[in-house]
Amino acid sequence: MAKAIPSRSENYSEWYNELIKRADLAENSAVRGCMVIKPYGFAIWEKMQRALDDMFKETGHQNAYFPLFIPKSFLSKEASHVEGFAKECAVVTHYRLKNAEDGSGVIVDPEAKLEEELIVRPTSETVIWSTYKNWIQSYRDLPLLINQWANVVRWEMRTRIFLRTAEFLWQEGHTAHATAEEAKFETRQMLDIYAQFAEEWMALPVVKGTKTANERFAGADDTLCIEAMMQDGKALQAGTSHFLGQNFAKAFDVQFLNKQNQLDYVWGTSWGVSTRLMGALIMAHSDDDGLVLPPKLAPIQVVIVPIYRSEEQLESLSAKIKPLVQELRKAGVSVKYDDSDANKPGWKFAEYELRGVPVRLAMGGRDLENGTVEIARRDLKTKETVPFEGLTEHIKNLLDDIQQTIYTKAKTFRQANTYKVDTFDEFQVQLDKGGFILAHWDGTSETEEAIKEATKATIRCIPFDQEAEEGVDIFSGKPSAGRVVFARAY
RNA sequence: CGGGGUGUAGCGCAGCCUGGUAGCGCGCUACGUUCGGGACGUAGAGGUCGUGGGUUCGAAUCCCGCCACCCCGACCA
Repeated sequence: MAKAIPSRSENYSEWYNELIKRADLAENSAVRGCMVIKPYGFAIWEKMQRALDDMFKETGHQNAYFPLFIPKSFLSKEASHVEGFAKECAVVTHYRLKNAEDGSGVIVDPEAKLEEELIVRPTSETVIWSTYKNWIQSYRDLPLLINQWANVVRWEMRTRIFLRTAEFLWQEGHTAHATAEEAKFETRQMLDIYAQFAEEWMALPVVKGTKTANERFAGADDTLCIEAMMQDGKALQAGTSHFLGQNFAKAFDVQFLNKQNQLDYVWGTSWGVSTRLMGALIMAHSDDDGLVLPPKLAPIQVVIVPIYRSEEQLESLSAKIKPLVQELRKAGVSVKYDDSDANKPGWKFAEYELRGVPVRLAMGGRDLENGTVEIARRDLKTKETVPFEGLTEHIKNLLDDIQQTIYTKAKTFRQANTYKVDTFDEFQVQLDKGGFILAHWDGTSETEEAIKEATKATIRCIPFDQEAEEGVDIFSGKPSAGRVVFARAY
């Protein structure tokens, strides 16, 4: 018999790791720092992909695919970009193996050294902008709105499943525009889409804002982000959208003739979310009994468990349940009817709770007589017995309610763990309790660095909804025009 | 890259100190009884003990090298 997973209060990160394993989402692979995403976990990712992809398409973007490998020279064309990524790149140096002469196995053939090393993409700005140079000549070629679903590699020192793996899956949008205004609009539009996705699909409230210069993407003029709060009070950057200015256009010489017949550099954006969102989803909602999934992303929204003593009883239950399954599917609800006799009902209950299935129906002899069914919701762990008639409508409403309830719960939690703080002492005390801290900052990188050094807290963002408020920096005592969001982060 | 730890059945572990025919729980297979919150019985299957060398009559156990992974730091989405 499987035991309970470690509790969140006991050991949050062990709870997280164990939950991923037990809910069958993913596991560590034979390759250092790289995960295997298992079918159940991948099904969630596919739902995320679908929703996001639809949103990208609705806003005029098209998908394309660019190479996994990037010539080393490309990476160095944008100075701050190479500086940001150089320390974590996987490099391909050879193209052939051969049998070792001593028979000990295969070795890299020293004869097969590449003229120019290839970098496994940590992100694709460089290879994409080198391509855009050929695609863009006139303002009529703009805007160019491209997205790519891909894997990337960043050779991280320490990895954690979904949150930080050496290889991860993501989408990266790369757009080119005729004017700065247009590019800035795009940057903001895509951030808003991420926020909408997080809130409506993941039931995850996010703070939208701007990164400070320190936290900005390597090669961007401006980085916008959404920040979410996990149940341990730490912040998690859930998505970023960058205004690239003309940096990459200049680095890769991407120019166009504008309407005034003048040659100008193209304005760019890039934006991405990754399988890290899986980590956010898990940490934001789940509890000590297992995963809690928002219905909109749950691979199985409703599971039906028959309770029977004999084959005949199972048959009469199935006779009622199978049409219900069809009806629910027709209504767009994903249903699993678990009539396998491999496990007892109690085992199934626990298993589907672990996997975060939002709604569970149980039907046995009693229900057969009464024309009822037991319906349980995962988020609140409540059960009720309802009439079998009109179930589809009831379930659809219930799924909507669960989606909303999970969101509200997360939002209430965030509000309860967000504090305004005005002194550095108070700041340090509050920080150890976890949560977001709204505090004044003098706007300098030096102060930000000093606070990070002293407390490990970073400025998550300068929120868009920042109120104008005169104050003094909690650390330096210098004047400040508004509060920013500080937190310890993943 | 620094500090700590672990490699024994699919998974989780014991055995190692004190060398002598490799064990437990879960899972798996078959059959039967069970089935409204993680069932039980009976019978089975499954391991070159991470790897290379050394000591020894004999090594999972002692010695040396190597490799891998995990945790804690520095780095990061």
